[in-house]
Amino acid sequence: MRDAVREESRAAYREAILAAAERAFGRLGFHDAKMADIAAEAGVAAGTVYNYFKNKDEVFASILERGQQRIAVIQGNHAEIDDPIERTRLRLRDTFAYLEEHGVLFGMFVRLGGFTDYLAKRAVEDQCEHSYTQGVNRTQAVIREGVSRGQLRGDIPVEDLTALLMGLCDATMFTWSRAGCPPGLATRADTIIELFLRGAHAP
Amino acid sequence: MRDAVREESRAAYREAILAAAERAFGRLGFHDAKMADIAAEAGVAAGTVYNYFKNKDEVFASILERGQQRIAVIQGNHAEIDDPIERTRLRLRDTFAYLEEHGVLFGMFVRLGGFTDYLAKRAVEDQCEHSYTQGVNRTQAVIREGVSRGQLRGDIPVEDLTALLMGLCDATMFTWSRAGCPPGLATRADTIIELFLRGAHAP
Amino acid sequence: MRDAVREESRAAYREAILAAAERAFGRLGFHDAKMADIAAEAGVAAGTVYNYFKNKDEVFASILERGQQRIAVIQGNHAEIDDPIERTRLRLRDTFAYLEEHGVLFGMFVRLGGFTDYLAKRAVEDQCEHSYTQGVNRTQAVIREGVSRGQLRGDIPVEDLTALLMGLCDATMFTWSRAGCPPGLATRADTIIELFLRGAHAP
Amino acid sequence: MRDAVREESRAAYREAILAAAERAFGRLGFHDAKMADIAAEAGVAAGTVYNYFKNKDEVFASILERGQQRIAVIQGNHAEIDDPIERTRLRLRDTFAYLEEHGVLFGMFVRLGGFTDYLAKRAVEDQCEHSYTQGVNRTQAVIREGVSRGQLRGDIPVEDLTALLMGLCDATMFTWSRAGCPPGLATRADTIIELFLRGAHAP
DNA sequence: TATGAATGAGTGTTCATTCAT
DNA sequence: CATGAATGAACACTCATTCAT
Repeated sequence: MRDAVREESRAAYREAILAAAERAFGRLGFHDAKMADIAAEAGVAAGTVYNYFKNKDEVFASILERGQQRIAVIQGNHAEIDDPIERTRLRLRDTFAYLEEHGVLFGMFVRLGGFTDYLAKRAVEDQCEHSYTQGVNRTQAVIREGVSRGQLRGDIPVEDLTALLMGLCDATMFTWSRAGCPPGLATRADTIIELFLRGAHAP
Repeated sequence: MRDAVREESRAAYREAILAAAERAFGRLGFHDAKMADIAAEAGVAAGTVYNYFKNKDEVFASILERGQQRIAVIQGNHAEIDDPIERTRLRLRDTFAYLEEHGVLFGMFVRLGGFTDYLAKRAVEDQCEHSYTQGVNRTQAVIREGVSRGQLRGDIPVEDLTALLMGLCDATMFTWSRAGCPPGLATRADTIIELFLRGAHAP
Repeated sequence: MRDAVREESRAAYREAILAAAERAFGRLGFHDAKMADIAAEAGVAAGTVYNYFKNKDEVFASILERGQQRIAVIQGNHAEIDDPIERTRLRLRDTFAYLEEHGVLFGMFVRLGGFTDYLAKRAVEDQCEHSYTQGVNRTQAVIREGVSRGQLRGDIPVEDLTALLMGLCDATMFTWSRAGCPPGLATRADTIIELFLRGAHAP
Repeated sequence: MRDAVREESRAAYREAILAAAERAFGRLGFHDAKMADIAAEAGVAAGTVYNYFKNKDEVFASILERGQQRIAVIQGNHAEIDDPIERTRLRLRDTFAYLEEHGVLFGMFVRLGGFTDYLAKRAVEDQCEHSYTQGVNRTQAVIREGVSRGQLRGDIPVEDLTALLMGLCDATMFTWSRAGCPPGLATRADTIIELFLRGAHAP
């Protein structure tokens, strides 16, 4: 019983620090967010962070991991919908809604590019790759489903269609992130699906 | 005469340092690329860099400025082509070819997101904004041309079509940059145009 | 309670660093005394100094401030003595005794001349000016008192007499500082007063 | 003949650099006056300074040496005056007039205190000591002359009278230097002599 | 010999991390 | 465990000095 309380307390501290770090990293970037900033944002002392995370890199990696887990869960939503395109549209809305609350997460993900070499030695990279590959596979599966149902063009490699859809999503998020994460991201889901399906060509 | 030689030498040094910095920043990111790395990559002493640039920020800003100027020039290529879509395809190829040679440039551009607050006070941000806005305007103009010629759908706001095309480009570059800038970017230009025009919908 | 201990510890560290800096600056001068020297002299790590002072300038300014405060206190001693000349003699002895313990302080004060331009922008200069002006005013007051009591010549402007007395003090300290701050400064107070009163002229 | 011209040119360069260095050191102090400042002030390139002086310390030492030589010459003026006090008054006027033109020199001399250890290894210190000792000896000789002629008090050690006179001079120069070397120093010579002779005591 | 750019050792300062309380 | 101060390695930048032209 004592342990349970203690465990809960630990979890609360850990979560508070992660949330604070997410804000700090999102606002300042990895290098410019100091451990002191994170601790202050979380309302704890600097040393306390080290009782929950080995070092700064691990704090960063934990944020990403948490975000990817949450998004992975979202990608399992609406499994009851039969139409793959409709299912995708709904999942996209949910994903965008989540990102809108944790806007900074995507910014950090983007900036990870800069850490490719730096973080390669650490576990972060693998984790990201895994998450990214998972996303590609999930999308390819949906597109195959659409092609086999005759909803999507069969004259183009599935890989290219996958890249198109993911690219539209990435680009939308990218642009939104560059614009400072303004409200309204979730409403872009429909436009993305529409453009993905119809293209820009005049009929 | 003496001065002419000296002037030429200065230009060569400056260029060598910029090229070295582009590689170093691209490989390591802004913070992890140390001035010593840049100098070593350029084959000069650390102090020499400071004979050409006031500080690290200025080196970074100069790289971006140079890249944006080059791309702006490319965006003026093929002005003799009448068909706006064909013209865009060719410009896209040229741009991608340039980026392929200077792959890191886009990576740095992407990562700039992380510097929004940091570099806002410095001139970099303005410069980027200006460059980005210029790109948007150029693209919108081309799309309006396509709509008025009946080549592109008129039932969708020009802004959305612009976002679609730029988004496809951004996403392609983004994905390519994340993949470590492998050869072959230029060949993606045709696919982008094709998908932009036709969409993914089965006929 | 915990806080009280901590507070006391902080004060002790601060004082140890100031004393170490006083010795280092006194021995080497402002520029040649490195932060590492000061830290080593204080027996702490280099970074620790920055937990107590913003930067090197502030360490320097703090030493001066502390010295001026102590001397200002001394100038209030012996207020119960009625005879202004006798009062001044005693205060002079106390001041010299203090300087003898903190010999370097005067050296630093002298060398401040070299920082006139450099430190003008910072608060140091004002502080010194204020301290100097205070000293002039205090001395003038004493001299006026002596003149009105008929103890001092009335045929010479008070300003000149002030300059004479302060000049004798300055010169004594100056010479002593140049000689390497040997013991015995305090014993010079009586000679100064004697010469101030009688001059060198044969009777 | 060629050599003579060359020699003259060398001397002119050397003098221009010394004069520039005197201004720069006087304005900024030893450390804050950069070799580049000195060169710029002299209107030559940085490297040129090294064709005339081994290094920065030697530039500094040369200025002092030059100043001390000039003052030593002045101390030989008015040898035809019989009255030692009158002779001293005139020499003091001349010295002050010289310093007024080269105000910074004294400032540098004062600040030398800060270099005691630093410059001890180099020749500067010896040179200064020699110059200072010479000054003391000259002054003592004059005072002995005055005592033996019955012009000065015999009841006080010659050393103390020497310290008084030199101290008054030092203090006057010191105060003047701290005040930024304003015009009017030469006029203080008479006051110094008057106070030296009569003291401040009411008759 | 004048030039001015290259050099690289040296320093103030920062900050992730450790540790005594 | 929380705390917050101590630590010291690391780095951007300076500038006296050297050297090719």
